[in-house]
Amino acid sequence: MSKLALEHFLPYRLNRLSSAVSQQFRAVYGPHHDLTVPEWRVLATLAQFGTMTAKAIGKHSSMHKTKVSRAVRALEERRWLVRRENAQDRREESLSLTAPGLHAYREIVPRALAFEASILTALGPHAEPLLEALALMEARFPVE
Amino acid sequence: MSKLALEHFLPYRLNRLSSAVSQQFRAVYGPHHDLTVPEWRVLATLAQFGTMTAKAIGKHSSMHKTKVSRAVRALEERRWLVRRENAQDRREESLSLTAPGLHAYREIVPRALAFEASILTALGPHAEPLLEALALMEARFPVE
DNA sequence: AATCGACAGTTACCAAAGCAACCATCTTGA
DNA sequence: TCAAGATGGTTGCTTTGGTAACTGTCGATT
Repeated sequence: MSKLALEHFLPYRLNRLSSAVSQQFRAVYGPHHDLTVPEWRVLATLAQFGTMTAKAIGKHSSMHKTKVSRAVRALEERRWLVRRENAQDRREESLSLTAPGLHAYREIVPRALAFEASILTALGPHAEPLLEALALMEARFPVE
Repeated sequence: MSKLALEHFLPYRLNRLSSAVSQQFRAVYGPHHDLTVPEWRVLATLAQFGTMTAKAIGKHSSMHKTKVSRAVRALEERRWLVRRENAQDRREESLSLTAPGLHAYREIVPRALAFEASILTALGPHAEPLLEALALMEARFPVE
């Protein structure tokens, strides 16, 4: 009879690790402790690309449109983001960060990068192979 | 100004990969397509160790006691698991799989192992380094 | 043996996420 | 030009997960 040890089972380990890392990462938000992961993703995507639509944000950050919609609203209520109707196509709206939104982003980014760097340096020589393996697995499991 | 590209950001990538893998893994349950991840973990843990308590299951599978409680009830309603009151300590109950539970487990395991193997062989020479890096990160992010 | 704190497990309540239905607008083609 | 389908985005419903409060039992101290 074939044997399966849960603690060595890859899907389980990935899942566990991913939640532990996300959990720890919340501390990185610092003063903005009540930010959610979807909100962080929208913030990061808009900071990265400037003005864009909700659809594009969802595509880039692998989030379902309802998740994006709710995160956008939350950031809007925080005044970190504004919507502007697109005159060419009034179904979509152009989203962009406000000054306070960009400010918060600039506060978070160095801490986020430091967090990531602390993991990678702890991995030492294993870091590079890990990243390569990640890339391979990402290719194998594309966003559905 | 420091730059952060979400698609290269480690916590994001781990999160994304973990859900994609879990997503695909659901196909492995085969005929038991409506099994949830917590239920699968309870099943696998009980098959691995035989009779044990809910507390012990939670510890081994990194699940909160409420999650375990609900998964146990679901498996019980499926008749895959029975509870037996522990006479020595009536606070806890001894849980164990029934014959149908074990049968389902034996159906799933080979498929689960094949799924894992398909990932690892696709990684080729990157598999071993990945597993090492995973172990390092698990040590760095222990179960809280 | 009575009480108090610890502990196993359940339940109630609330936040988060997915699905599907929906609204408004655009595009296509007869 | 207008009907039909596609598209961007929102909302409602349901499922899932976590927190905290609760129940029942145990162990220890008195």
